Amino acid sequence: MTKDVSTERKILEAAREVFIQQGMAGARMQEIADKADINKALLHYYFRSKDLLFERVFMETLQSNGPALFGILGKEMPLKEKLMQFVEHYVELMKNNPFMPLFVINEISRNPEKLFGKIGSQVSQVALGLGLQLKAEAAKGTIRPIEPVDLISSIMGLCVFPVIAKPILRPVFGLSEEDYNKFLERRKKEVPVIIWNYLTDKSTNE
Amino acid sequence: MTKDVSTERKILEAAREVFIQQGMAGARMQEIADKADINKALLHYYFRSKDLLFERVFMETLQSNGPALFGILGKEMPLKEKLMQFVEHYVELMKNNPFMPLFVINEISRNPEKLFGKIGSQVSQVALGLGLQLKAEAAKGTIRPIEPVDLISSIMGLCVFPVIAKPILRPVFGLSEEDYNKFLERRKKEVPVIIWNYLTDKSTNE
DNA sequence: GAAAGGTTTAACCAATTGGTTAAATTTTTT
DNA sequence: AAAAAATTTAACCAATTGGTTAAACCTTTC
Repeated sequence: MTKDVSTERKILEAAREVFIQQGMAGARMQEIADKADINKALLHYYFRSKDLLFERVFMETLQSNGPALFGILGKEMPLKEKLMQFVEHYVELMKNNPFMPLFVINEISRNPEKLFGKIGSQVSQVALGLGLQLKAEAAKGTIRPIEPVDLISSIMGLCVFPVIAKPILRPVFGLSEEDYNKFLERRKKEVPVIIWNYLTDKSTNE
Repeated sequence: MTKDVSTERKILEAAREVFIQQGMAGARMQEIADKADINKALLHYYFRSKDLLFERVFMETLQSNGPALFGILGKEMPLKEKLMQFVEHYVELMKNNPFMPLFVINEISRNPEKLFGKIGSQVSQVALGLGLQLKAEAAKGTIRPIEPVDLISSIMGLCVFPVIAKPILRPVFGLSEEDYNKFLERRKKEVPVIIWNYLTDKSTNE
């Protein structure tokens, strides 16, 4: 009989937890082994080095979430619809993996080259497509002209900040855990409103 | 004659650079000593331990920027004016210290308790004042009703994300360093527009 | 039941790193 | 010039940590 859960999987899950909470520098191989309920020797038997293990975990993290999320932006769909779906998915994703955004940003900052070869090109493709749609809509006059970077940065900033700054926001604004969750839920509705208002604003059009 | 620059200051500047770029875990005392142009023994002679040195640098970082920045929100001033001044200062601050926001977020995440006693209460005070102003304006009907957390998170998210995600945004959107700087400058005008549109939007008022 | 592969145990190694120490040297103060 | 304080040198220590090794022990496969 094969093991209920493959040891490799067990290791990867454990490593993911530890890496995400401690970062590459702070993570300890021993802690990963403990959390996976095996010993260090076996850990190295499966993944020769910390670097290899990290590489694997990091790429899995990106690949298991990136395509689905940015896929939304690539679909044939009205802008407003895209916007709402993207935000809904994005906020929900981060609610379930609160340490992920900081982890991803940190590790990409630490080693920017690694990114592009793997998933960067796909995302660039999506960005290109989105750019065309934005131009077309602007030409029709349904939205103001805007660069893709500006739009994406705004959306992601509005979604990401409440999650990565949770340890600051909660004490400063005196939010209970429940208050904070309500706040996050609110974002799902509010972010699209903010963005859509901005996109369709006439007052600052040229 | 006293030294041109006090050794303590030299150490703190060096430490600040190293800590901000490598984080507490990644920083090396030797590197700090080298950058300060002294030796490790003297480094420990001035600051007994890495923890003490870090504590000092971290608090200086917060205290030298926080009050001025959040002070703007506490002033007696029309909302729109506050908004514009805050964004202008905030983006400029981050342009000159690009590693700061990630550093602050990371270290507060690592040790949330430390924050509140030192600067948290001041910021809370400001938040309270801002809350009153928002309520008053909403009562007058000049803006939609909104919670302080929602507003602050939105503003900061819009300003911070372009900076912390620079290593992602640049390759993905194929921005040159110059393109990126233009993008950042653009934020100073655009963020207030985004927020003000949102605050004065009638379509989703209740 | 033998062979192969997965897993544990436990000791060990080398490198890194925070921190110490003591003596010598230089600079500043008095 | 003497005393005090700042700084260097260089060796050293102890703890942590990534990684290895070899033998034994299970478990699966054939």
